[in-house]
Amino acid sequence: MTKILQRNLYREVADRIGELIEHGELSPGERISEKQLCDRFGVSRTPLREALKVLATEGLIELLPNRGARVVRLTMKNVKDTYDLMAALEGLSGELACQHITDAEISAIRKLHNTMLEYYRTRDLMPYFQVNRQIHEAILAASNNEILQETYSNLNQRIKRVRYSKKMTERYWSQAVKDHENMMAALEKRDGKLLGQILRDHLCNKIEVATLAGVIETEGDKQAVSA
Amino acid sequence: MTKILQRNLYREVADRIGELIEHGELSPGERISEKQLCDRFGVSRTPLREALKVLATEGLIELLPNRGARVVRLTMKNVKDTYDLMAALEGLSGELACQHITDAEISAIRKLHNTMLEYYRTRDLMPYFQVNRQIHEAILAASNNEILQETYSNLNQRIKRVRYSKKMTERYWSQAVKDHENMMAALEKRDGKLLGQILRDHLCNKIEVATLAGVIETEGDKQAVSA
DNA sequence: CACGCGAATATTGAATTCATAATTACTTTT
DNA sequence: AAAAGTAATTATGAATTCAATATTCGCGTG
Repeated sequence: MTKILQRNLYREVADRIGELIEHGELSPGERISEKQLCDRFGVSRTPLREALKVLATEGLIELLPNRGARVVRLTMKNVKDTYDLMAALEGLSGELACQHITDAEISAIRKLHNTMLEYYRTRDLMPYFQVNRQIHEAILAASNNEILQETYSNLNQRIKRVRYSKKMTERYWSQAVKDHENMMAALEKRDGKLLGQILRDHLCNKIEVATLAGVIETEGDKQAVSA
Repeated sequence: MTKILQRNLYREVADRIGELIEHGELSPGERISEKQLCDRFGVSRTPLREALKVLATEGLIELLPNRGARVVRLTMKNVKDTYDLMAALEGLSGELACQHITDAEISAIRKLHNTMLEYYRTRDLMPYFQVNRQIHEAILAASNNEILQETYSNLNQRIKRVRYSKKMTERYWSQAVKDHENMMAALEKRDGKLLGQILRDHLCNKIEVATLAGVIETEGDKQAVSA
């Protein structure tokens, strides 16, 4: 059931540019020089420009007519709005997952859950995040709704670059773990309404927004653009 | 606050092709000939191919490597999944709208609502749909979440071509109107939770799905593609 | 007559070229 | 010397050209 991934040059280039943005090698607001990237990737302008257009529709960059491309500048509101949306999508994924999920899938998630608890016990932040992420992805996958997954993935792409730079206060963290306990319970009861509600309210989102204040648009003001 | 709409050639072409798909002048599964469209629009292949790439990322067409483009074939599941998603987004829009909406905006929606009731009384289907749509769009706009609106709009694009061909049974219709009464009440109380819930459950979505059975993929099998 | 092979044709993928708009540098004027 | 206007340069937008991959058609063979 794995999709045939088409490897067009433009798609390759788009992904590479996406990585550059994610890793901060292209700063928000920074002008993207076509020639420079052509040299870097060793391709002509045609596939590169196609990639830019695709990235623009994906919301990672913006195209100014006759004036080139710029990495989208994430504002606080921007990110918050995206989180609100993603929370709603996760809520839906929970509801749907309960309708479709198999016992095997549930026990796989239970295993992840237990692993995560262990990382919480030892306060091992990075692996905790990793497994946490896997749990949410597993639920999303169990929703059996491709367009939902696709949409979620796109939104995640947009904010990736600011998403993995957060700190956890003990208080928030313990609450997040409690949320996950409730999630597991709801999932094992296949109570979609409840799981959806928990996921929508899951404070992971709110935490992240709260701790983002410092990350957004303070660096990389090389090319200030008055909106 | 109106955005500067950039009129690049590729964007223009993409919109035009989108219209062709919406109006059924390009059938689902039908192969899209680059040359043919170039002649039709009077542009060279460069902007046309850029447009195709954009439309592919927007989910309207699919690109087969070295084998051209095809209009995406909407399956029943496909459409149902999209409706599920849109319902969730509308739910969110309701919650957010209640937080931000002004009295003026509410009374504007109230006006639309009353107009709609009038069309219901006279069983005037098309104008009813029109105003109905305006109401939902007004709530969406009041959500004050651009990415939400953008995402919703994209999903709507994908299923537009099958969306406006539905019949209303009296029973469904009266229920839909009742839903709208409850929506107005929740909105005027600014009860976000409630409005969100109503919008998520609003049977408009379910009706549409139910009545779509006949529309999906029965015609236009000119170029059957075995998935 | 069906099937398979191979040349001819057409179509897509990508690079190059040409045209046009924006930016920069320079000159001129006040 | 500062500002404005103009020429030179650079970058973007779009068409054309070249290359590689499919598709079609005709032929021969079983």
